[in-house]
Amino acid sequence: RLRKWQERIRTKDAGERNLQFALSETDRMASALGVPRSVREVASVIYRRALNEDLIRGRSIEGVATSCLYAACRQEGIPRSLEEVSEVSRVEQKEIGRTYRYISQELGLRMEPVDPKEYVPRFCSELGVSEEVEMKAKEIIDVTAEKGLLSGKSPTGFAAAAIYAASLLCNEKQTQREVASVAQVTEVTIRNRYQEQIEAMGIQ
Amino acid sequence: MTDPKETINIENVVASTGIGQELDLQSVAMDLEGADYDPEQFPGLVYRTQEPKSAALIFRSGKIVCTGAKSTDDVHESLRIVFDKLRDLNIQVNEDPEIVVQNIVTSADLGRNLNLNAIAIGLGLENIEYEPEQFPGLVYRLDEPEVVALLFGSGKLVITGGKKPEDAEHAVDKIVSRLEDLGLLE
DNA sequence: ACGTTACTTTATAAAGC
DNA sequence: GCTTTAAAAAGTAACGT
Repeated sequence: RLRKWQERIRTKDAGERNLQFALSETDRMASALGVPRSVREVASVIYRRALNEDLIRGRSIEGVATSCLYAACRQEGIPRSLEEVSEVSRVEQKEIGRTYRYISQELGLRMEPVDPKEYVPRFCSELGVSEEVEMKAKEIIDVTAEKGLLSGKSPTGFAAAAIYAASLLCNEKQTQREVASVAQVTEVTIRNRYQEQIEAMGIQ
Repeated sequence: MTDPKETINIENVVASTGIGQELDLQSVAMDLEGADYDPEQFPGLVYRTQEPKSAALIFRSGKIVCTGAKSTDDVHESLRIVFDKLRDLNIQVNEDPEIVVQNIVTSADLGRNLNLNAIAIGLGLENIEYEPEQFPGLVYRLDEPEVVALLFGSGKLVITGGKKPEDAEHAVDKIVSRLEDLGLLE
């Protein structure tokens, strides 16, 4: 009887410690990513739900915590790419993506695809371009996505190309290299998306 | 225009069988030309047939997996070659080992570009997986037939998980009518 | 700026770790 | 869970030239 009781306490303590670890890791990663406190709270709510639904068994605590943070950023409309999230996590990108898809499915998060426009403000401020470029980039995304160009394309690459195109149109040219660097995509991707976008916009 | 069903093409057939006899893979690897066997890496011996093109994974238990064939007939032809090769090594092989098709991978073309964002919402976010940051295809799981479809922006798709060629046809029919109902085709 | 190669996703069996 | 095998889809990346 006493043994059972001790075991229960030991398990409870271990569970508490694990939860504390997960939440402190979430906090550390969120700070490193520079996301507001509200996102950390959303992430911790998702993590507790995953814990209650027993979705962590067989997975690393940090992998689940990282995936919850990735999902929370998206839900709050300030997405971080898997690559960006993996840079502040000790879990590899592929595992984060896998775990995120599992958690999203099992919890029925009904995650919508990331809107490339949500990357524009952050990328533009990192580049230090004007609000005019930012607005133009968003317009390019709306128009070209409406014409079906977004299907299957990565949101960061699509946003990067639109920002590059907007910087040219607004006479505030950023090099493909600079934009590629902040969006963490290759110049080849920017070139390919850019060509499709300006063609669809009917520019030059 | 073109009936999507007519664009269906079988790309790969996976099947399993067995010769009803245990094997010493080490000696089979020595005697069978072109055999790849690295038990440290994988317990099966890999043997490739040229015509029809396929790869057979041969196990110590005598069970065999054949993959890479373009039709169920090719699977039978490939395995007939494998059986004869084993017989050449004086290994007893059952008369007509039962061959079970485990998976058929098919490609098809809906002939129109698809707005995957709209389709994701239309089919229901809880019924699909669409993560273009990770993969350009939208993953759609059907209950009947029990297959998985990958839909692409080009309108092309992949159907996998089926055990009969008809599974892919039924799947394409269901996908087409579902997308038409949603007004998301054309 | 090309071209090539290779990785991402799906399903599936096999034996063993 | 992983390992291996095959094949398609389309996007992205990392090589070399």
